[in-house]
Amino acid sequence: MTSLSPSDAAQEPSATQRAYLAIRRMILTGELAPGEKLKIENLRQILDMGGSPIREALTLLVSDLLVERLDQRGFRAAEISPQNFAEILKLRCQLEETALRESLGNANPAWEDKLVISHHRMMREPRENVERFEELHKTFHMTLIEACQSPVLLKFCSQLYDLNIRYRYLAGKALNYSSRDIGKEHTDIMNAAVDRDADKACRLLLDHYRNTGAFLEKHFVAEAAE
Amino acid sequence: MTSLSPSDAAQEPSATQRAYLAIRRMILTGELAPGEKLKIENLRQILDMGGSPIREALTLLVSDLLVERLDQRGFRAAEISPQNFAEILKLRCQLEETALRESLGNANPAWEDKLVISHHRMMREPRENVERFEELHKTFHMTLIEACQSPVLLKFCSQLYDLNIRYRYLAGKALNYSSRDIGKEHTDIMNAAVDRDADKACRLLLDHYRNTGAFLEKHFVAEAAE
DNA sequence: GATCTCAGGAAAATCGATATTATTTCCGAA
DNA sequence: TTCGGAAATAATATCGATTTTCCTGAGATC
Repeated sequence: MTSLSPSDAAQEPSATQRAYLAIRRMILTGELAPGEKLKIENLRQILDMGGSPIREALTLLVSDLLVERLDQRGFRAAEISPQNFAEILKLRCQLEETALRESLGNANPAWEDKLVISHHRMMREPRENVERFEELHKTFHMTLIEACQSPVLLKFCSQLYDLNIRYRYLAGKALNYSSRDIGKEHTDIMNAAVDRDADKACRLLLDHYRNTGAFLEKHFVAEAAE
Repeated sequence: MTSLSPSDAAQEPSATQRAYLAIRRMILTGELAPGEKLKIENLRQILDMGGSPIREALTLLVSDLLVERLDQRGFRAAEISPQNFAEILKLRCQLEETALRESLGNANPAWEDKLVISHHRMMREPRENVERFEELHKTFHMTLIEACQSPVLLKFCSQLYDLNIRYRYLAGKALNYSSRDIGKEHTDIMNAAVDRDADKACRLLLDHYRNTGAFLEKHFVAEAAE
């Protein structure tokens, strides 16, 4: 090991990684619309790099279910549908309940500290910084289940989280959760987790998801009727 | 639509697809050992194609959890471990139970026909044709849960199936199931499914998986002690 | 008038070469 | 002898160009 400057983890990310994160962000936020054709040439110009990293990034996104590959006709952003949304919500509830129970079973002080910190950071972040907030929000939810000792399960949960958040972005600014206190919901979940009260934590977590789900679904119906 | 020759689905697959299937097969069967470095140049020569399709295939396999990507040091076949094996078994049992119950709930005559056919084909295939048999075996198990109306869940189950079968191949020819009648187990599962008896079908299916799991685990322990 | 066929153009897939980045080897100094 | 470091080597990551494939629309045929 040679130079240990204060921020040594700050090594230049690969082009593939940059492309992956950029395209993923664009799909999640809706900047690239569902079903939209993703032309290599376009993305090349936007991201200013060769075709290979773009293709590789798109290939990665295919297995995240955010991009669909059409035989030899390139890629497109994955389609959305009420069925798909319902499916994701359902699977998420089932998998996260499992993960949360196991996580609480294996919980240790280091994990607890990490959870409290992630909660704190999320609560402090102004909701206006939407993307930054969503990042911290995901970190909080993933930390909750992180101690479950099952990397594959965590991977599935992470994927499902992203698929779900995409619908939240797409529902868009119209969203107003005025009738709910999201902050309190998170705090209650954290407290139940810290108390190692698995039943309560699961109940709160699933309500949290299902309420948001019902909210979004209502939004879709309203939109479809316009 | 133009020419509908008897075998019209026989269009030339893309290089990427060929590479994907070939490398996947080599990893599943153990031809490429766990942890082994996967050098682009080697694979290029074996598969006789350029580097791009190889990279793309490897990228696809990363998200199947069959290949690991190391920062900027290329790819290697995923490692194996008893923990990983146990995790896969556990997740598989949970997800397939869910899927099977929903599948039986949505079952219709067309699905039932398909199930019977897939069972028949599997039973007819000589066990000597290992790879062909395994293909039919997977088809049978996937058909069981296919009516569950949840593409994401099916994808997860398919991935977990492949991860599991890899361990079966690795345990290798040493396997002898003499104390069990695998054929009968499959037939019983199918019959319970045809009867729409979800409880029974799930019980039999999970026993089927867990028995095989216990068998393999025993094998690993024996191997580690050598 | 409708369908079919065949260019022409656009895009994707793939290749070969180059630039980057890790790893190994070898040499000199402590 | 051992440690460190610099050059040599090997492999990856990326690019630009070529080949292949698909899509479009104009003209011909039924």
